[in-house]
Amino acid sequence: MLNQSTSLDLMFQALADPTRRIMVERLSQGPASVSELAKPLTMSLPAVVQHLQILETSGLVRSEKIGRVRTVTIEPGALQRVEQWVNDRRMLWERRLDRLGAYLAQSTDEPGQEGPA
Amino acid sequence: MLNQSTSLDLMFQALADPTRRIMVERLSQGPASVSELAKPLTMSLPAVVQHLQILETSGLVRSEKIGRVRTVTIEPGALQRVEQWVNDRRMLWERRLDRLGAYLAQSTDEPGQEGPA
DNA sequence: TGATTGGTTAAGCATTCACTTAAGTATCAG
DNA sequence: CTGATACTTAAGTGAATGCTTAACCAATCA
Repeated sequence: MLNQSTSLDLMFQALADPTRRIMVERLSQGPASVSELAKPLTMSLPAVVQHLQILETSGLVRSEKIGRVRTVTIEPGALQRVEQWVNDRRMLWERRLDRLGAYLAQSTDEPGQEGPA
Repeated sequence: MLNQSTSLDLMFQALADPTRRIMVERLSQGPASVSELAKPLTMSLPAVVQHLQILETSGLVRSEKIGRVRTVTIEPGALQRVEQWVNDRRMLWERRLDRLGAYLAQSTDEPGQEGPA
């Protein structure tokens, strides 16, 4: 699929990398500077900044530079949209299972009915 | 980061692709065969099967071949783990905001206190 | 039996990704 | 002003990703 790149797309893509999830985990405990985020990681600073840019363009994170320090903050609304997408699919599936269960229970009582959608 | 590849990693990676999310959306409404999944997509069958393999090795999906038809089913537990990860981070952040709010409300009443963690 | 349907295997290719190093540019501290 | 700190920019590289086509296999059907 040739780059439809919805915002949801960018968010899932951002979260697909373990380094970036580590950053999100750190940021969920409060804002941090670029070098604070880099500290636990075993890669060069530019690499860290590249990851940060991906997180930022996905909307998962926001950042502001004051003096020479860039402070990064999580964007809870974005996380919520990801969560919502996953939840919606799971709920759909479970609703279907419920319907199916109801049908099976009912069809043993009253056989000869049509199956559910 | 040189391929730590946790299962969560594989799941996020699987969901990062729009084609695969379309498949998950379809599957959340009930099981489907490979060619049913392929129908709305504008790519070759092998490409579809490759996406399917990625979904399956991530654990998001299960499949079984009967006769010549492979039927694919969603794995709700896997979806739930993804959902949980996102939810945990968001909750952490919101708990932090609450603490901060409480501190600010209190510090205007009783100034001169220490800040929260 | 021979064609069709449904899927699989293999190989190749262009693009994107996750890094790297090297060389900057501001800001702040002494 | 001088040096250190905190990034930033640019360019390059090897590996992974998302496709493709071609050929194949194995159930089902006329």
